[in-house]
Amino acid sequence: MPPSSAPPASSAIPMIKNKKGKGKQVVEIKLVPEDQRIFQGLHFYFFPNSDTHPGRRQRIIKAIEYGASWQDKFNDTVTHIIVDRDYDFEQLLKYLKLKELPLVDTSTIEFRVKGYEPPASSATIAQPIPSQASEVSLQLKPVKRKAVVLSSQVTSEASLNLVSSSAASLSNSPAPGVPDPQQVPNKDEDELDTAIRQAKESHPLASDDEDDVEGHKRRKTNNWQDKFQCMHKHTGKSGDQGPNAHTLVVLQELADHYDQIRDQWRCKSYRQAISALRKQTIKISTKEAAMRVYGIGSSIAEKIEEIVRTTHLRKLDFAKLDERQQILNRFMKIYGVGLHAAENFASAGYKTIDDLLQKAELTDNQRIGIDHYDDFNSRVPRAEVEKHAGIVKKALKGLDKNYIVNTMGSYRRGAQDSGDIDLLITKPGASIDEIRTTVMDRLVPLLTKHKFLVAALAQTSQADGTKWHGASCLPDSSTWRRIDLLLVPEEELGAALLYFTGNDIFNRSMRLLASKKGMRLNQRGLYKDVLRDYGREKLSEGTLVEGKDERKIFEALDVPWRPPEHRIC
DNA sequence: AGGCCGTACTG
DNA sequence: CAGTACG
DNA sequence: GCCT
Repeated sequence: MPPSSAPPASSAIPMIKNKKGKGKQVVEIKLVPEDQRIFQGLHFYFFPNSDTHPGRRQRIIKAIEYGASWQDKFNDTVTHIIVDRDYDFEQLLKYLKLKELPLVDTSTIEFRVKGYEPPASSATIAQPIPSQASEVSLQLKPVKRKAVVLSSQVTSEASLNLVSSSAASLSNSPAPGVPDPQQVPNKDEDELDTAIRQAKESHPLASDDEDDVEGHKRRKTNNWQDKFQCMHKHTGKSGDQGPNAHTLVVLQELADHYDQIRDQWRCKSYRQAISALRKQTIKISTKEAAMRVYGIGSSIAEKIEEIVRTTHLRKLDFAKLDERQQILNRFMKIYGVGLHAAENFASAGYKTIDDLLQKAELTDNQRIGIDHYDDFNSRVPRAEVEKHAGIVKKALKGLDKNYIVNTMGSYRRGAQDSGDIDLLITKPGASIDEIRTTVMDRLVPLLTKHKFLVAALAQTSQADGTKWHGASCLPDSSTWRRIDLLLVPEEELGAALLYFTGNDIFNRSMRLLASKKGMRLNQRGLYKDVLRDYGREKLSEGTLVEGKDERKIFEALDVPWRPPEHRIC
């Protein structure tokens, strides 16, 4: 099932608003050309973190123009903190309610925040600014330092930087009382300007300085790992209103088209490109500009240019008219009918759902899929998801009050409506056998008797089976809904939460990342030391790294924690 | 040129 | 086994 | 389709 189209979740990046003005005017932020976005991928947190002060406001705008994101809350993704001159290090810590900030790079004194004393041991001040420094001063170590290193493939973490900024307001001249920059080529620039200039002079963001300073290893983020979608926050929103909104809509149609056609790789590429384009803060209108975005290649880049020029895509118009395609499309929306079956039906000359019902040989599941074609292809409002979940929960608690039911899928990601109802069932301390027995032998029969569960589409038969797929129907309704139960022992809860929350792209990204690290991620846990065959059939299952705690799986993979609503890729 | 997630149920 | 499905 |  294609991922539910993005529920709105609030972006952590606040809006730059016009001072007063009526309506929702937004200041025009003109991003610098892409190759000059020296802050691309960095997340700034200002202190104070509002744009009410004109000087700070200017700095925030400038930071964004150079590619930074402005975080409205201090969180794990923040890479740099920019502190106003009026505040010192202690005030910052107090406000953030932190004992300390894990500084990563304290070697550059230009921008050191007042009141910060570097540890005595690491007296590495002498270095002005390394020529290749693309980041600014006082780097911080990751916040969650406790992360146990569970895998042998230790990688790096995002570095946090702490930057002092001038509150010199509009004049842009440095205020007194700050350590003199060792070199200030231009008196009219404040610290941020300086940082921008110095970063510009240096090489782009790619510089990989693994310098050891007195035996202290220092790392910056893993560039290769950054390319995984799971490393980035996705709310799935901001496409409806962003500068590329229309292009995104058309590309999404193409992605859907390839999805329906079951051209999984093209579909994947389009979704990848869409995700990348959605994050762009400026309108992409030429092939050249599009090509520079990671995830967009020449083919899609050409299409982007065509979409912008002509407002639509000829290829898509054509595809929409293709009759056979429409038929396949129609058939594949039947539960239990994939490309293969759809092609067979179409080749047999069937054109409508009714044709199938009357003439085709159908499996039991396909028949159910047809009988409830409209039901299964309509969205379930969030409130109704809760009703279905409530019924299951109540019935299960009646059998054993220790059971826990979690509503998963797009519901957990905050969606306002879902394609189906996903319920995770567990009981602390119970074995999977006990849970399976209770659910399969007691809960399902009970709810079936009460006419809540109305069809079984796929139910576990294996000894280690853990799922039940079927349909449910509310007492006062005639609409059948797809409902999935996942049975989980407590030890696997974290991995199951991860899997069952999705979305699918996010899961695949996490799993691919795991495999690149010699590990394996599935709905039961994260495993390491997986031996793979040449054709990478796995020879050993690997040893369990983590299964119980969702957060620890992120940590073990060195992926910053993302709440469910940020897993919409 | 070859990878692109890893698993579980159906028939 | 291939096909379909789940996130 | 895109990326290595």
